[in-house]
Amino acid sequence: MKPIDIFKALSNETRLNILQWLKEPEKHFPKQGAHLPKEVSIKGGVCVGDIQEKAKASQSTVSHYLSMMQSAGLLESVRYGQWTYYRRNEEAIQQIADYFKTEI
Amino acid sequence: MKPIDIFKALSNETRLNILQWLKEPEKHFPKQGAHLPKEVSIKGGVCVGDIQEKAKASQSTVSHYLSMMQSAGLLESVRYGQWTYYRRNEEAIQQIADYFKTEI
DNA sequence: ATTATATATCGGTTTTTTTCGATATGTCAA
DNA sequence: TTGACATATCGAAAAAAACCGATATATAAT
Repeated sequence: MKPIDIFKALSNETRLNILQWLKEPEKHFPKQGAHLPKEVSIKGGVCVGDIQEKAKASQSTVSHYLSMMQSAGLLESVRYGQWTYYRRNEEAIQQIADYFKTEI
Repeated sequence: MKPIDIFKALSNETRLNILQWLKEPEKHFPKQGAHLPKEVSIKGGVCVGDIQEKAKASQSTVSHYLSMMQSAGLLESVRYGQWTYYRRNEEAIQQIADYFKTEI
């Protein structure tokens, strides 16, 4: 765990929003999973395009944000066909919260 | 509480170090309180010069760091004579940790 | 009053981050 | 296999942050 990378990832409003939207994907991304056959349900995952639309930033920027958040450990991704689904890495986030509580 | 400012303040190694050093001031700043008459003990506070020496950055940089961390709510300061003592704002840090656990 | 010391602020340079459009890559559908 | 779409990566411009030395301010000591 690299706290500095994590805090950097969190110090941008759009990225922070994305992380929080992904706490309740159905609520914030009503179209969620439209592409997916039910049997491959990517629980809690949302594709880049849907996130981009809501974030109102360019495709390349959002793609970059997401991979930055993934490198930091906040998100994980699954590719299904031409789509990449991102979801929160709850285990890592939990660890970070614990780190915050005990080490900060 | 402005989470983005807090995360920005935390996304720098020196600033993160300072915050952690201040968890145990006596341990990390042996000279601590040398200037102070005992009756004005600034519990847990360390003066800018001592922090600067340990942080190995310029005086202006450290001063800037400290005021940035104070604006974010992580630190509080007390001036005693020509010295400014900084210490952790434990209450605020606790709130931030809770915010992290519930909102992030 | 003058000098010394601690900290804050100013002004500017360097480095990093943000952000985009263009392009590359990978996948699906016809 | 060609064309359409989703995402990733590249390269660059603009904005922000890092960081310093110089200077200002405030207090203390002589």
